[in-house]
Amino acid sequence: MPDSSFREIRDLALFSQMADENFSALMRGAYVQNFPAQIELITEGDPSDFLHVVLSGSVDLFSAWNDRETSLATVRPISTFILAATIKDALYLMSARTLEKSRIALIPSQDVRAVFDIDGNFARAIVTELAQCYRAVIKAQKDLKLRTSLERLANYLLRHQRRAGGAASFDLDFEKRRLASVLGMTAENLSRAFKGLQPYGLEVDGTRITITNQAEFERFAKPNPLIDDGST
Amino acid sequence: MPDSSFREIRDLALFSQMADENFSALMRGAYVQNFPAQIELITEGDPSDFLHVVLSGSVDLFSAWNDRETSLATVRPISTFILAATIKDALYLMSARTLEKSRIALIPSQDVRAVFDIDGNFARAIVTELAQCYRAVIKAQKDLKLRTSLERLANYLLRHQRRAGGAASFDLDFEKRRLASVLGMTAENLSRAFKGLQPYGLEVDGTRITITNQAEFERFAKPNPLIDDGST
DNA sequence: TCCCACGATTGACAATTGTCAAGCCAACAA
DNA sequence: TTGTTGGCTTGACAATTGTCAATCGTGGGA
Repeated sequence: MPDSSFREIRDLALFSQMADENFSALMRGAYVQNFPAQIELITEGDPSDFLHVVLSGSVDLFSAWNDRETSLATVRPISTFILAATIKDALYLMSARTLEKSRIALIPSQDVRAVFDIDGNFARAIVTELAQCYRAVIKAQKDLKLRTSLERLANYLLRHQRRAGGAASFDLDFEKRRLASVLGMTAENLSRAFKGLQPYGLEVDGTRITITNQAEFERFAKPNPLIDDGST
Repeated sequence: MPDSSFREIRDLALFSQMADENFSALMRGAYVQNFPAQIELITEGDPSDFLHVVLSGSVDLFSAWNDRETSLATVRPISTFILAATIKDALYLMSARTLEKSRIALIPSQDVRAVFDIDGNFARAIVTELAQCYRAVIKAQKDLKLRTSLERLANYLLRHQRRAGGAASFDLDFEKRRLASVLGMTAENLSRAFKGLQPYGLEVDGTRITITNQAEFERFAKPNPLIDDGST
């Protein structure tokens, strides 16, 4: 593995506090690979052989059942995914595919578990990471059960606006059909939802979004830190 | 705290491997309290002062937004809740209320965090618990996004049947309006969903459920270990 | 340049789900 | 017993969401 990738991973909160020798042990079995877009990296139901770290590009986590499919999350650099399956030595609950050309580090799960058993700092870092992930899913669950599709879209746009810097105009970061899946609706309905938000101060031109009336838009969306804040 | 409660908590996977002195330190600040039914134990948005352990009775975790409310999980003995908030020293994402008369142990969150920092075994046990919780929510998310309400009910009944021992007849363990909320639908719709399942081999008499045609019922429900298995 | 592919959009329609109001029924207290 | 309460059920209706088919528009390849 090249030194630069090594450095990037080491700087992740998950790995930054662990002992040097343990980090080295982890990296010995690890390797970095470049994947083209639309490659299925893991398949739900498979045993979790590797902890994955997205170094560049982006990865879609999704799941299928009975001919239906839904997108559960998007992983962007630099962060890991399927940590829980790795720790529990359990089957993947989700599949993962690259959304674009991506560079991904693969760390053998058994190494992660072995180091986890002997390095308290690593174990503590994993706790923090898992607690964060857990709370993120709970928020998603509340979003899904407490809001209509129109409200979910409105709050998604507000969250995305903040991530993008807070300006009134910003661009969507992925295609609408996947956004629809993330928000738990069909692409057709998303299209209508965008129109349904126009009376509350929204303009849409392709992937370009403009919130023309921030106050009115927020009055409709009713964003809530206990659902929409990413960090807490 | 009485010795018996002490013992019960010590036997939890979360606490069984930690050092004696650290467990004692945790228990020194802890106390056990009896609550009547329908008492709100914690409120979402409040700081997480205590890690809660349900020793007897049962607790409903729920959340509200914009005059809507939804039930996210039920906690039964012996297990903890709001572990993630405690660890992260963050605000509660959910409220909790007793469903019946319940005995609950309260362990100060700052003690948990302090011991977590010095006891590797405790930290590792927390990881396992959190990973388990995380995967449970992911499964709930898949259930919600991939299935119709009829399918969710059918699979819930199959899961409950297994928990109850596997017999064709069994009783629901809580009231239907709460079941409806857990399944993400209204009480009225749940009522219709029960009727809608009759053609697939279901009989309902009050809280008494009988699956008269197991094979046909499962053919409709299409249970999947990656959504419906509790342990993995 | 033209053509094709693909995602986005739209309309028409169906299915699902929620809302409201009324009625039913069992548990419980006076 | 009677009356009351609260949860459950039912019907009628409305709103939301999904499905299918057709169309639009853009960008890439021949």
